[in-house]
Amino acid sequence: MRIATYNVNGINGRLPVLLKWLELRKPDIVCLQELKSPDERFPEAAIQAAGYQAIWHGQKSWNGVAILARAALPTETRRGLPGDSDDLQSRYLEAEIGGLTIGCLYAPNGNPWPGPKFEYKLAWYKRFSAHAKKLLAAGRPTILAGDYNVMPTELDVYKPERWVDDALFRIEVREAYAKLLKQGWTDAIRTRHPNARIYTFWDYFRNAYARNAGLRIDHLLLSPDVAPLLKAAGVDGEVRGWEKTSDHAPTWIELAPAKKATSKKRATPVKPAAKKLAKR
DNA sequence: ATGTCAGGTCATACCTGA
Repeated sequence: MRIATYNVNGINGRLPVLLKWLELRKPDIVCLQELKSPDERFPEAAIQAAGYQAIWHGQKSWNGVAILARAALPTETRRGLPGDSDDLQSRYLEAEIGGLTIGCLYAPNGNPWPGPKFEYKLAWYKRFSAHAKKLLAAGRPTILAGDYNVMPTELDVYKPERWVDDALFRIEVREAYAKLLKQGWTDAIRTRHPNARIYTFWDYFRNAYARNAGLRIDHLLLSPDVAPLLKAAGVDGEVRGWEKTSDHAPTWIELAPAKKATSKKRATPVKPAAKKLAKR
């Protein structure tokens, strides 16, 4: 099972690129960010024709998130983060799909630092973390996928010293992300590739993609019961080189099918007993 | 500091956000 996150940077402007990638990789579940489209202009027919059912939370001009699933309708469980009824920005959508809880997020950019946009980013991360903690407490297999707008460590930036005062790399935001992971989430890409320089975003400026001057800011976080199912993780970097493409590349994980809870319960007490017998 | 996109408008030239 393949699950991907992709900041499309305008779903209508990038629709040919999105459809080409869906056809090429056929992911089972896709989280999209930066739709830049109001709800009524979401290209539902084209997405359906590509074999996906979708739910979306749009907004005029900016932001916007969607969840796509192949041959299954995502059951919406949440629209928007709790904790601030005045927040009108479309940055979070959550659904149940085949026993998995999928949270699709688009964290605020937060630039320029310092300023009100940066403060909004920190406040958003607090609300997001509080919600993530509740999801862990609920004990269901969960994946939080999206554009986190943070490079977690220096390994995730082509030139860290240039980014220290940028809202994507400010220590406050890196700490917020680290604190989130400490709840018990697994950063799928970094876990599968502990030492590799892997980027998910390349600026449109300064020929960044050709120079591989990139950032790793799109992440898939796995709850403790999903993490053992992780088989592979990667970035479809070549998509960033296509015509009229987003500045992000699709980022994905491959999961093994979940084992039934009943067989797991039966297996655990048997194994240690068998080992003890073998020792004696 | 520079630079490139997309969306939107007191629109065909500029503004914002990223």
